[in-house]
Amino acid sequence: MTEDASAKKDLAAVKGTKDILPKEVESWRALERLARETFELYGYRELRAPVFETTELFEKGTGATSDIVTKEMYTFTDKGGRSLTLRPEYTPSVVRAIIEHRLDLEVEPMRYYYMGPMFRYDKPQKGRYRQFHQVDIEVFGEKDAAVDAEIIEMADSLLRKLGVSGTETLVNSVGCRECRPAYSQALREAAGKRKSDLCPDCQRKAETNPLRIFDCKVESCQAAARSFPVIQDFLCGECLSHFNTLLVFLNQYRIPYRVEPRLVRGLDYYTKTTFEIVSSHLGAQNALLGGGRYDDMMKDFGGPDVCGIGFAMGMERVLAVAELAVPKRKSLYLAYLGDEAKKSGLELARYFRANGVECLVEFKDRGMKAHFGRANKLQAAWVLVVGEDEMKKSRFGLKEMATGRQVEGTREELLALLRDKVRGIEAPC
RNA sequence: GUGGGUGUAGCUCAACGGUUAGAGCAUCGGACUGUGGAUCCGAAGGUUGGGGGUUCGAUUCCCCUCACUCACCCCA
Repeated sequence: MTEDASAKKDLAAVKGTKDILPKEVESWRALERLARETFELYGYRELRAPVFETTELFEKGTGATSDIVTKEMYTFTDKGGRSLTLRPEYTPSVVRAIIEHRLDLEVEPMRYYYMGPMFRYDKPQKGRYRQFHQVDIEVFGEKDAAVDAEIIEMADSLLRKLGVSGTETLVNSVGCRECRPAYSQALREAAGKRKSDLCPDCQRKAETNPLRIFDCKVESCQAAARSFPVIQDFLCGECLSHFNTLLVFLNQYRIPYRVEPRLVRGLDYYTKTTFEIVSSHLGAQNALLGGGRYDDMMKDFGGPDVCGIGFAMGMERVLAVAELAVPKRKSLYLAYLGDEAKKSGLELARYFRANGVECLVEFKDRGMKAHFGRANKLQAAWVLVVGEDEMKKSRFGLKEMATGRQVEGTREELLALLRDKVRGIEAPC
């Protein structure tokens, strides 16, 4: 069996990717269903964009200096010589789609959601994969900070439905193009004075992106950072008022939050509000979702001057901490004895399936005892018994496995019995 | 990209450098040819992640490599 042994090694899933097996898929579907239901209650509509885009889209949108673009993208050249990239995030695609289809001229509110795989070439660890899945929502054309609060409230509501506990909501403002430069400059100066206290990495960040010094975990850097100016003191009038309004609405929603001046999202495009919901039950990769406002992206893409805000939720991470009640499957196992009964049995299964009953049928000769053993193992809710006696009478046995009760009836009578009990199974989507 | 930890059956784990690498659970078959879960019996399942080295002898010690994992970093 050397073939199997080498196959096992060579045909393994690619590093950082994994299979979602039938066992786990139930909770994925529960998450997807709850997310859809929740978002649609707020007037969101699904928008499905392609898995790959031009590389340029992410260079412009995500930011040419961001880590994602500089070192984490799956970029390739197609046979037409185009440079394409498997999307590392979803926001630029939505913005592109809006401009391309002039969705800003439609009547519907510009509120979109999507779920699907994203790709980043990171070193895998707990809660971090190279192909991972995000639930993403975006709102366009709403300047009011009330919507900033509303999407946080919506995220909170979804997490509750998912049975997620032990979370903390962090909010901040990173200012805008008017006020952030002054703050960056002030930070740079402060960092310059404490240069000897900073690690080499942070000395570099002081030049390129001083806000990121706050992320550093080196003790001396943190100590230095505590003495640095806080962005709240540098916000322009508009940004400050926007931030205060956000807090007012969060209070009104009674969403507990913590203002975290060090919260600096790693994507270049954020303006004003940024936020994150973290879990205390995860390891280092503890952000369940994160997002913020990006008022300039659409305009920078050459589109209309329409503001935007959104967040992305990591599905693997949420599922790791969610406590979901997965609906139990209710299926009917077909137990037949002999070739004639097999034929009738198959017709019966066809009939029940046509009427919405899930039937488990296996084509292996078994005795009645073995059939029941198998049905039990498959956790079938019922067993349909078809043997010679039943065929003669056209009346079949139906046993409810949980109670052991068995009744006899025509297929129509049995269907009537099952109908009520099968109802409540979610329709396949 | 940088560190640390771990790789033995489908899963969880044993085996002092020394016979043919074992056990539990799971799987399959039988006891048991018209009614499940239990019990008993049996079978199958492994190039000990891969390669090299030390040794009379390596699952065990050393080196390389790959994978998984945790952390840095980054982020969902």
